[in-house]
Amino acid sequence: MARYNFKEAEARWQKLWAERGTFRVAADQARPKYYVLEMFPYPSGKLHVGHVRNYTMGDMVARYKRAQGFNVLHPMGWDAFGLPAENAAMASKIHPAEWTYANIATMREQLQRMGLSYDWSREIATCHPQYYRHEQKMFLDFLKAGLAYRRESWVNWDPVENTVLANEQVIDGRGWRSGALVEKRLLSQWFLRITHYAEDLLGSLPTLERWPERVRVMQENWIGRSEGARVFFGLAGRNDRLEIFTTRPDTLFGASFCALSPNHPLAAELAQGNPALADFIAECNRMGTSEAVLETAEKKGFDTGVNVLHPLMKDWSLPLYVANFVLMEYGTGAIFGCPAHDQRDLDFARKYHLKVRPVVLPPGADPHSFTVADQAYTEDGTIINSDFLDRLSVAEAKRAVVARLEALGAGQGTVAWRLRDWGVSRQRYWGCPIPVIHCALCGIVPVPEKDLPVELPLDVSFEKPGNPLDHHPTWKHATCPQCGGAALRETDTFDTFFESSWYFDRFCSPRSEKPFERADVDYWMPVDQYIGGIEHAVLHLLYSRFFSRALRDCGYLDVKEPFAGLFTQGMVCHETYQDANGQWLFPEEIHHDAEGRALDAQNRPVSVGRNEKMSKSKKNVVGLEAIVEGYGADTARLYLLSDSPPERDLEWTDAGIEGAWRYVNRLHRLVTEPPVALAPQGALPGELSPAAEKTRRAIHRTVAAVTDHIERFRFNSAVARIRELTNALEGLSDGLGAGAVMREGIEVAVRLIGPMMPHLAEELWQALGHERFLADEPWPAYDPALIVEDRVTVAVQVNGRLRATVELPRDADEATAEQAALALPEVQRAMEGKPMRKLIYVPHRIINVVV
RNA sequence: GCCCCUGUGGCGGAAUGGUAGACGCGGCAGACUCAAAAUCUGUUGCUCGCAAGGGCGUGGGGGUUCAAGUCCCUCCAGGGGCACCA
Repeated sequence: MARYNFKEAEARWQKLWAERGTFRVAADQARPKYYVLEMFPYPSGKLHVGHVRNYTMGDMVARYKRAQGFNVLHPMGWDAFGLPAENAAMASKIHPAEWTYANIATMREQLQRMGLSYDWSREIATCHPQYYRHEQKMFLDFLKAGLAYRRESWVNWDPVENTVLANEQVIDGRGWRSGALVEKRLLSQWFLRITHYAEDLLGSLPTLERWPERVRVMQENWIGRSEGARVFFGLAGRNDRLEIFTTRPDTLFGASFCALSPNHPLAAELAQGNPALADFIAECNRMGTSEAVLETAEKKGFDTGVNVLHPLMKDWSLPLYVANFVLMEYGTGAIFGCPAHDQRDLDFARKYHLKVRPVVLPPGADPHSFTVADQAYTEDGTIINSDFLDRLSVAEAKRAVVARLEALGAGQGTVAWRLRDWGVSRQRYWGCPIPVIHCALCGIVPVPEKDLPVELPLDVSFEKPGNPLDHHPTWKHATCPQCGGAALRETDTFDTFFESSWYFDRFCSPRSEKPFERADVDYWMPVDQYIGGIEHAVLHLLYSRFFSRALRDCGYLDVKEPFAGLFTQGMVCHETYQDANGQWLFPEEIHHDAEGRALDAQNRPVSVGRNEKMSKSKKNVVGLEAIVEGYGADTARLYLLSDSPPERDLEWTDAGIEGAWRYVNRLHRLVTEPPVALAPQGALPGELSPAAEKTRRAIHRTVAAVTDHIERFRFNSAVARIRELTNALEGLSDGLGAGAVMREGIEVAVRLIGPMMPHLAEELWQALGHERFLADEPWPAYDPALIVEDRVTVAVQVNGRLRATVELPRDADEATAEQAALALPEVQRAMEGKPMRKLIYVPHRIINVVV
């Protein structure tokens, strides 16, 4: 028996697809388009099987849609700017560009060996000046449109590395690499005004019908719309006033204090004459902003000695604190505290011995005896102790108090957002330079468009900590485009999420001198099916939605929502292994003894940890090369698609890949050595034996079921249906019409498996005598008449318990069904001689005899 | 604390409110083989029974229904997201 030579076959078909340009596409108004995109990878080194699951799913969809007649755009590229390249430069003295391009070459080769149907002529790398020059232009347009601006902001500053860290890069208050205590620092940073679109980004979420619900919910929470009020408190002894934000204006009569953020301008002003306050503020700023720090930090306040005046009650004044838990970035950076109805305010009030005055009475509680001890009451109720609000509900009181505040000029109803503008400045080298020049005379001057791109210099040194662009001897020295005097370039670069916010547009016309050709984007966008990890539920997916809106407002395109359909796939996991010293071991360093215990190379016992996402640090990765060498790309693809539902995590096991490998060979054998001699191509099935007839129906049912499963992203179920079909074909023996049915069944199986195992499918398609590539064949159709059975097996229940089954004509009426059911001995026995009270008959499904 | 998801054989998982466990992995028995691997055939939820045939079964408890893995309430467990957001 000739085994399937996957190595030879996979290489050959990959070459043929490439030579014929099978997957090269161009916009074609006459044909319906379909844009399939997988989130492009960061070129970190090598691919492991976890990466490939994502691409296999995309390829599945792309090839399926192609067979359905769509003009399919399926591109691939590289999210090529980023910090790991700089770390490699520092560790191995290799230039980030060299490191990045070498990784791209390796990973492209790996992807090509998977037989993915990409249009490689559209490949892009975001670190290339031909790519990033366009986003420099976009940035200048954003500046003009007021969508980009520069302001001072508080950031996480690593004093050893001399750079800003993202919140994610601060672990337990320390820099993730340096281990230094992170400080808060006020720095001038560039921001993109994503908050300008907050309302629309939130309001459009319901239109994203083909997005997972939970991603929409996460974005909704992230944008965080809160209705409330701004309220103005007078400042005793001063002419100005304090503006606070609250969602509970109904509890204004329960106020005990007001509190400022340590970063509030008024706090800074008061600190000037108050060294103790200045010390307190400095202490607050030394604290990191990471979650872990916040969790353990004690709520602290500092009484400024200033009193604020209640806006609704004459002669009622409250103490003004500076408190470490009040955020400058949310609302107005100042709050009023109502301890009875807010837990945090209550804790604060107890600590500083402030009044706790209930103003919301829980339903059924006694107004004379109700008090708040250590649990704030935050539910609905009836307003008390609140002057004109008494006896109103919370909702009514909110409306009434806002109306009164507005009438008095002491406040107004407003909406607060959790969403903050996107800080895009990074003190890094390997990123897109921000195209502005700082002139001592003219201030900030945009680089003129004719001078774009501002290219990254390649001759940089990583010897000194901090940003190499800053240390470069010449690069940052420029002439001011306005006055012609000496000036300095901006040495910060963009956050790398900038690049990934529009790459899907660039794929539409990747070689254009413009960011993209309008006609191409109009044709291809939006992405019909986007596939990627849930980890981007907010970041990348929200930034891209923002970018599309910003580009639209700057006249670049018309698309508002870039991704019409989104699928978030599960991760690939593997067991973890640690030796006695706690060192992680690679799966290939492990073997098992007769009792199934895991041992290392020296036969020492190894502790087996839980299944986790494949990651380099825990070494629980399965390299792609070994799998493709040992089993072939198709086997890996089949396993990745068949073992778990796509949205769920998949556990990689040796037994699993072995099982897929067995099926590859089994299918190859079925086609090359069928149990029944195949009828010639195109022979119509004539008269059929009952077995052949039954098989033929199964073939058509399989086409219907597999098509439906693929449409619904049920790839594991689609594979199961195909296996069922080939099982049936293996069992078909010679008989009237068997050869014709065998050919039909085998050809259908090969065509259905095409998007999953494209090399094997092409190979078998050719072996079946076809000249055309399977990749160019349409998706199989089924005969609706053949998927309906003449006779159906119906379950028969007595009192809801299954007792027997009975075969009935498809359209049997209730009387026939009743007669057949009652004739069954199992039914008679179960009825125990009692008379039938009722009969439920659901045609094709069930008969339930109720006694 | 709030929100979301998940819970089905030894394992991954199927199942428009209508025959629970498709398909696969693993196990067991057999065929082939000098032997093994590979391959093939049969079998495989638990349980009582020689058998025929029963009983029990989708995390626990309750409910709706002729009928519940599926719908409702409640509890438990695991996973994820959000959180000094006023």
